[in-house]
Order: sequence, then structure tokens, then C-alpha cells
Amino acid sequence: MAATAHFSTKDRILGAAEELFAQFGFTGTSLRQVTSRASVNIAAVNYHFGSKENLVNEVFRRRMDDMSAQRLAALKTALEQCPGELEPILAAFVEPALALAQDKHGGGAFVRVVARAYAEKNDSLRKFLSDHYGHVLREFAKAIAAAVPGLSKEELYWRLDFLAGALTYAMADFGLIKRPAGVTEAAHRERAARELILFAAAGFKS
Amino acid sequence: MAATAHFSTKDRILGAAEELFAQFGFTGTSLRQVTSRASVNIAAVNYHFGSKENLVNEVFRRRMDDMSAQRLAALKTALEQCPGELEPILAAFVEPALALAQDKHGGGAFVRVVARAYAEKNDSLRKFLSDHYGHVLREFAKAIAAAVPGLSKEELYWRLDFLAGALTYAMADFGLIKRPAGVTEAAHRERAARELILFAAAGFKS
DNA sequence: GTCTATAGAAGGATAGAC
DNA sequence: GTCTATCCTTCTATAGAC
Repeated sequence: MAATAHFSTKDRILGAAEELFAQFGFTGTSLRQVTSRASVNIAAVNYHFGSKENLVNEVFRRRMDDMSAQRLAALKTALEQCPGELEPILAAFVEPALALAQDKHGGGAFVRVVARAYAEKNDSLRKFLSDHYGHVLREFAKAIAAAVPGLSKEELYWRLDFLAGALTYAMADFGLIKRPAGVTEAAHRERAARELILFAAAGFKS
Repeated sequence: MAATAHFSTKDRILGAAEELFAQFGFTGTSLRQVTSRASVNIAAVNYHFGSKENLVNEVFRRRMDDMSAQRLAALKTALEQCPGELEPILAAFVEPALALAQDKHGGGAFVRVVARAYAEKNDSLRKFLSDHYGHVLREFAKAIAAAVPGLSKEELYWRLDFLAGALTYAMADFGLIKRPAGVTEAAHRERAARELILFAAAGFKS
């Protein structure tokens, strides 16, 4: 917490790992690549993180803690200010993720790391995410259930999965939609959020 | 094409590789795992495929060609038998992917291979996909545009992206929904297809 | 076409000096 | 906390017998 622009060894490792994981995947990235990009010694990873697996988890924790807090805060606001409305709940879920994706301070790569996480079938990571962030999804499930009465629990969870998939895919820029030259990235993301909320709201209500 | 239940060494390698790639990823799978599962010698891979990278390409192409053909055939049938209806078009897009996902004959995990391929920020792979399979997406875009009049081209492509994302995510089994013990895999997949088509149809029509 | 054997490179992880 | 040096494993790929 010092008033310095200096990044610690630990932070440099996390940043380098995030970028490389996004580009090459978890198994496709060696610790040697990570430490080389971070300009630290190969031994530093095991000193600070203990193992490669734990480094993967920490890369996630760094971004997810923040995003989860933002989602829950936005959800609280939505429920207070627009009780019974679905769209504000979906916005509380979607917008923090998209904000992270356009964050110049490194968040962009993280989005692709998330996409990696489900493309690779990393069970230990999956368990880590479920253990640490499952409660966020459950909060949203509760809120959506209240806003869309008559939806069975099963249908609700299916649709939450679809929303998460569409969000991840859109964030990672996988699809057909490329940002036009005349549009700022912020405007593009806002458009994405608007379109996705509209699409998903209709889906949840169907 | 002989009338024999015998699989060649080459086919056994392809089948084993596909299953393992889906489970552990391209980089997470070693050729030793592949040849061990295929009950062939380690040297056979390089004899038949030249390199690991080329094996990856062949695995991918084999399934992708097949799925694309099925999608287009199903689309043709849908347009002939249910002109003007959206749901059959979506089914033609979703079901071949799901059918492949439950195919025990090696296709079982292919969809995760596709998910992985998308997650690669690999431009040459992307170009390959776009060059070889882009026309399939364009056919579906045309059909959906006709079934949902008044949708702008931009909105249409956004929603196609959301559909592809939701499909990929659901296929990768990453989400909340786990197949219950008492439900067969086939029934689970059918449920997924039904839910997704319903969800997406509402989204496209919104 | 399929095997054994192995070359040669790269991986994760650790010991121990500083 | 950070370094050098190294251990041990695993990898892809190939050479050469059959």
C-alpha cells in the first residue's frame, strides 16, 4: 500500500501469468514463460505461490473478488431501487463483467482467461471457483426467481448458465461482432451490455 | 470402407486423441496418453500424422466437417417443413452440436474441443474456422433474419453470438447445471437443447 | 506399418547461498 | 525475498530393427 508506482514481484508474476494464460492456456503456459515476462527469477513463483496450480487460483482471485463485490453491490442497489424488475438485476450481473473487460489496467486479458477456464476442463479450478464465488450466483438466482415468478428452479439454473455463457463469449470477442472502427471501446461494451440484457430478459421471461 | 468392424491405427489414434483433448486440452494431453489409450505405439502418431500439431488439426476438422454438414441439412429440412418458424431453425443449429456431444463413438467430448478452439486467441485458427465454416453461420443468419422480420443486421449478429456462447458454455458442462444421477446423458442433452431453443427464441424475438 | 530404444529439449519443483 | 544451480520427470520426435 505504499505511494509508489512500483509493482511487487508477486504482482508482476500475477500480471504476466494472466496475459500468458489468456494467450496460451494454463497448461500451455510454462512457469518459465511467466517468470521471464515478469522479469523475475524462476524460483520466485514457488516461493510466492507454492505451485503452478495455486498461481492459477490466485490469478482468478485477484479479479474475481473485486468483480463479485461489484456485482453484489449493484444487485443490492437494483433490488432497492427497482423492486420486482428483472432488467436491473441482469444489468447488475452483466455490467461489472463488461467493465472489467474494458479496464485498461489488465482486466482485458482476464476475460479470455475465464473463457479458457471453461474450455479447458480444469477441475481443481472449477472447484475453487464454485467454493469461493458460488454464493454470488445463488444471490442472483434468488433475485431473478423473485422477479420472474412461476419459473422452476431447474429452468432458472439453465437460463443462468445460458446467460453466463453468452456473457463470457461476448466479452472474449469470439464472435461475429467486431467493434467498428468509428466506435469507441466503451461504447461497444455498452452496446453489448444493452443487447445482452435485452436478449436474456426475454429469455428469462419466456 | 470395408465391411469390417476393424478400426485402423489411424482411426484409433484420432478417436483417442479427441477424447483426451476434450478432457485435458491440446497442450494438456501428451502423445503418450493418446497412444496408450489407442493401444498403439508411441511412434505411430508421428508416422501417421507427422506431428502433434497436425494431429490436432485432423481431429478438429473431422468433427467440424461432419457437424457443419448436419447443421446445414437440418436447416434445409426446417426451412422446407416449417417455413417462417424460428424454433426449428434454432434446433437445426443447436441439436447437431448436442448430438455430437452425446455420441459415444468418439464425438463425446468434441464440443469442448470446439470451445477450446474458440478460446485460443489464435488468429490463424480463427481464420481457418472463418474460411471453412463461416458460410454455415451466414446461412443461419439469413434464415433467422427471414423468420424474425424487423431485426437489424447488427442485432441479429449480436444475438447469434449470444446463442453460440450459451451453446458452447452449456456444452462444456461448466455451469451450475449438473446432470442428476437418475437422468441419462441423452435425456440431459435433450433437456439442454429444449431449454436453450426456448431461451434463444424468446431472445431473438424480443 | 509397427515395434524398441533413445536422443534432446523442456517442464515443475527444490536446496541452499546471499 | 531473491538468486544460482540442479534434480527428476515428462515431453516430442526420430533412428533403426523387424
